[in-house]
Amino acid sequence: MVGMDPDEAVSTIDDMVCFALYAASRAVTSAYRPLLQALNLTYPQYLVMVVLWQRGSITVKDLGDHLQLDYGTLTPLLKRLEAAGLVTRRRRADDERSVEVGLTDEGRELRESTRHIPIAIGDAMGMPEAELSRLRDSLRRLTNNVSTHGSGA
Amino acid sequence: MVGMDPDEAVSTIDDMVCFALYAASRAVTSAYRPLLQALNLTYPQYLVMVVLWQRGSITVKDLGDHLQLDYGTLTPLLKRLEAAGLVTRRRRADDERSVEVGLTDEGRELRESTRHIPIAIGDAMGMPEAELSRLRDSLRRLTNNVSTHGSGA
DNA sequence: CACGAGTAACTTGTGCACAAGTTACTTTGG
DNA sequence: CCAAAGTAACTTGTGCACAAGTTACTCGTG
Repeated sequence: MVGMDPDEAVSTIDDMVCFALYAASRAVTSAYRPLLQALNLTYPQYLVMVVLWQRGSITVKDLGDHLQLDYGTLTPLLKRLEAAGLVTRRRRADDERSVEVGLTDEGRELRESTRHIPIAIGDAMGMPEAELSRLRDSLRRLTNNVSTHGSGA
Repeated sequence: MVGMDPDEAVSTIDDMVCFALYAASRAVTSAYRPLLQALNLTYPQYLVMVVLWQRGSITVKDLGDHLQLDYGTLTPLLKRLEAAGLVTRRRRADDERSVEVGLTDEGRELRESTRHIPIAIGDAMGMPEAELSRLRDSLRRLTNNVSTHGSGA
């Protein structure tokens, strides 16, 4: 390892962890796409719905903290979900700065149509539960490390 | 595990491998951003440059196969790199359908300014070499599984 | 109360990603 | 040779991501 040919120090693109991550993320999103398209959802929209199905309602700020997405991404995305009749958006009475996002009946009902998705995806991933668990832990640690090290977000 | 509360079957967003992947990918890209910004490159542009530094020149098609990106992404990206004076684009003489992407002198020289980046990123990731290697292997297998299973791409 | 700091949300602009449709060139089979 | 199939690249349109700037509201301090 030490003293490699300088031309190989960076190795090929296929040896870069960052590329493996970038490619895997897009590949998994692609696997979701046909399943979600049937429900007229994109992958980020699905993530928002998952949070809402769990929590019932949440401010845009808290949603951004959970998904690590900013307002520039969430505001238009939530407007599209609202236009699709799945969520509601209204200012909180006790703090007019905050917008509370909630589910419509249609949004709540949509959950039933997604029950098969985690199974289908887990199947497509084709990896034992233990390895997926290890992978998830590594990814979480990686995310924590680079985001605290980086710009101190 | 078996027989969980149905409300918890999907678990929270934080338990989803796909979300860990999505968040990690964006976090790592964010770690690259300040380093690449100094060179006026985005992360996908940097990946293209890495391939070119390795191979010298390559057709858009082959570049797309390596990075798993389509023309809709690459064509405008390559035009921006060309406008920045880093790459050249010209039709191949032996097959006028193909466009060969090559490096300008400036593009070749830029490589020296990126030597510190892999070290800085490896540092920020803060994980032992062995774990990164295991992670990369899992990610590659995952990518292969979901892309062959999925739509048979 | 007033005012300055802080905060939540929105807007604008740039650059990916990707689907779907188009154009130009090459190859194959009659 | 020529038509049909195939291929490489481009274009258009939609939806993220994210930086930077703006607006509106809240809170703390004097």
